[in-house]
Amino acid sequence: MIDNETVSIDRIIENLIYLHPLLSKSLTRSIRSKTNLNPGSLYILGMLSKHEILSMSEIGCKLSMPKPHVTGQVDKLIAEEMVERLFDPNDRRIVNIRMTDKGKEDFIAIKQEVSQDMRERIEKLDEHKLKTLFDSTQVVRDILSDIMTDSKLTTCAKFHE
Amino acid sequence: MIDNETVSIDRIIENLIYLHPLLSKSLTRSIRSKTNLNPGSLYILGMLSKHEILSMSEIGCKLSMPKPHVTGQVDKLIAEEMVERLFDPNDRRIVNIRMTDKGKEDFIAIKQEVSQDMRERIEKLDEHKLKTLFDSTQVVRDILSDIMTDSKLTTCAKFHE
DNA sequence: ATAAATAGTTATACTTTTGTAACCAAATTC
DNA sequence: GAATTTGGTTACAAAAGTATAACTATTTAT
Repeated sequence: MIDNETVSIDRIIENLIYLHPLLSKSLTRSIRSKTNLNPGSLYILGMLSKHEILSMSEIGCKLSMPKPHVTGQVDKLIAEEMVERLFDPNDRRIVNIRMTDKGKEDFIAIKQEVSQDMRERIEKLDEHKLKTLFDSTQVVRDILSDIMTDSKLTTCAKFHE
Repeated sequence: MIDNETVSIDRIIENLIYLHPLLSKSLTRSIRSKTNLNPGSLYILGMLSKHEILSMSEIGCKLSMPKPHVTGQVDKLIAEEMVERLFDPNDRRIVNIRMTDKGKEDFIAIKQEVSQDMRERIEKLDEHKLKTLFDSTQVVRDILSDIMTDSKLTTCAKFHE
């Protein structure tokens, strides 16, 4: 009772399961050795550099990160003056987070640092593979970003577009 | 002094940094809630299902996992009778790991379980996006798998093909 | 034959992340 | 206007991953 579609999905899942530790290890290791940030706070920066402004809940939702953890990671980023809290005048419970100018600069430098090792490997690819890799990461990112926002948490439902 | 190639690499890195937590959270959460395995041991299974037989060092190398951690994770998999130790007659120091038949069956079931949530989301994609996602994950997997095996660890050098 | 290197295990301490529960303040509902 | 819900924080326990060093057994090198 397995049709082509199901098989395809299985392969996608398998690819993602295989892919994950590859990214995980190469990224998180250099995050720790080369920055004073946790991996978690770097992911928050990544989200903020795409979405500009996010509330605490939205961050937790988009990264499937428990709320208390978001608080802790954002605290660290604030201590580094990389993000700032913006209080929402319409709903004073909501804490919006935005990167500071310093944060944006730092993030560029950090990405450079963190990815140094990966960069050296990618640089060795020929033009065609490089293009293919670029296109493919873009597709995977866009599609997963679209479907993976966690809707299982009821508190996340409202953030779905 | 930034040429097109460099820009492209930056975007690739950015995509991967963005991608990582998306995978991480959706996979690791359900691994824990739906299986009695750690994420780490599942990654080992993923590697073994591709490479058939790997020594302890090769596993640590391919997953950039510290050796003591590999030992612990493999111990758990052995306790579950999902993998077995094979002692190398040519070099009795080497411990080779291979999935058992039970392990292969279980792994299929576990992948099914673990990815249930992701699967439901992917299923909603139209035929074209599904195909694109499949192709792209395949490309990213193949290329990263190729370049990401950790060559920084001297002990890993010999496992490079 | 002895010394050095390698593969793996054990032990331990530490960091990061996850999960819960209790809590406050603000908003909403009735 | 009292009760409930929501957004966020605090505090704490537990799980998972990482780092390091010490150790055994085996192989390689000299």
